[in-house]
Amino acid sequence: MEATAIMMNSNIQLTSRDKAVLMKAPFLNSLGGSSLVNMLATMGVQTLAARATVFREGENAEAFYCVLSGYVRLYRLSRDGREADIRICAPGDTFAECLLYTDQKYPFHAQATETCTIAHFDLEAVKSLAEHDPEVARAIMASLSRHLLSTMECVANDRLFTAPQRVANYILSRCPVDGGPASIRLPFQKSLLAGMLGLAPEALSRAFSSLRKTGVTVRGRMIQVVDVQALRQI
Amino acid sequence: MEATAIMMNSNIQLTSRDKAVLMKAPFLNSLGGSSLVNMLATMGVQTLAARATVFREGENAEAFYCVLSGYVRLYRLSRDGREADIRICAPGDTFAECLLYTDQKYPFHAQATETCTIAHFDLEAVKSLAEHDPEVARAIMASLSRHLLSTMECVANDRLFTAPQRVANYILSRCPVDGGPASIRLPFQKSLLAGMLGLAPEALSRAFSSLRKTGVTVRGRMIQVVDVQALRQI
DNA sequence: CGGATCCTTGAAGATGATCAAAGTTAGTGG
DNA sequence: CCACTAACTTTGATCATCTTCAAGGATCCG
Repeated sequence: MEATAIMMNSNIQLTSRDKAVLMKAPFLNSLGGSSLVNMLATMGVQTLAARATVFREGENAEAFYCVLSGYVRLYRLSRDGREADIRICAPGDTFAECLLYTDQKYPFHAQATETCTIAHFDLEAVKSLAEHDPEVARAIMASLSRHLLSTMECVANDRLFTAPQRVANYILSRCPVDGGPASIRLPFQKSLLAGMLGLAPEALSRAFSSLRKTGVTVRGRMIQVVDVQALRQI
Repeated sequence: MEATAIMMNSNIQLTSRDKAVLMKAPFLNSLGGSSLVNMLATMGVQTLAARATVFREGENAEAFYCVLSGYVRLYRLSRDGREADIRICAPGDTFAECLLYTDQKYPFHAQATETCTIAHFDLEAVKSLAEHDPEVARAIMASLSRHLLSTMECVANDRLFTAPQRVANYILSRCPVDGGPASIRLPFQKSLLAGMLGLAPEALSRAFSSLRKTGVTVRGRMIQVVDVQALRQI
């Protein structure tokens, strides 16, 4: 496919796994033909070491991003140096595309939580693409809608549920089955999950132990659930 | 203007104040010519009594909305009946436009907090408008971006700041001046502000009294600030 | 003027943050 | 492959914050 050719030319470092993630990303997989080719033409790829900064709050926004491998953490700092995570971006997720039509400064920090490969798209270039290509505009609207919905869900979860309930929700959201026993593996460190749920690491740890009586066993990154239905009652 | 003509024909009940709000709404004020005419052609207007429901979580989504007068509350319910506000929509705000490209069910409840006039836009109609009209697509992207940014800000605020700090932030955001004394009037009930900040009404009340020592005086809906700069240090 | 709603205040309890220290895991280099 | 270090996680103890429940005041609107 033409798109693949362009992509490989300008970005030798893309592994085949990264390419697969990129093409399956919700933001791109609805695009085809010239829309896809044009989007990929504005794209660059970069690799980040663990804890590396993607951008800082207040910097001029020049690009939005798509995670190809690893996890990127979006967070804010308070004046006294405390951090609050806003979103954890998994492979396939885009972030900062909300700056296309608004601010010209990044409104939060973005940091690689481990070794990461991320694609960047020039904001100006995509903006003018979107003006002329309804398919691109559609993809952006879909992506923004999805993020808005999940962020509103996050507000509601923070305000309605306690720590054990939020942890249970998270486990359930990653359980492949509807009932009976299940076993999942955390894709990242527990401290990252804690931040994602708006908790201190200690609070996450205590939430896990309070879930033991509901049949949740944690060993390292493995989580075993005796009965998924029972967990839903929390 | 043509647009005004269409609007008035199909919606006799629009007051001139409502019309002004509508045309200044961020979602519409970037539109002109046929884009505006087409948008307004898909629009209807309705008046709601205090506490009336706009839609319920789980209902089929057929329209998104723009508030013309009054305030609309978006909220979620937990299984035990507790409510958590997600957003308070002021005149000029749109809501539920995030359903254009995603779910077909409303993911939260929407309720008029007082007598309200709201405009509704058919989701399907606007969706096909956006496909053909880059100006409409652009307006939708801008609106979604704005809401996503403010919702992320809300998550960060909830996680970083205490009740008095959030109240101080709110006051500062509505202060017309940068320093010295200021006086503002709440546009709605305190219980609504409490929910907006993720607090119980009692917690808001206590936050106000704890701000007294920082020069904040509250009498009914009037808030007086002795020194705006001092409030910023909270 | 009167009833309903809204707001404030008090007291008690739940929840989660913070700090400190011990225990685990994982990664590195010999 | 093992040992060792650094990073991460758990646990305990304490504290701040906010919620809940209850009751008394204030305010608003008919």
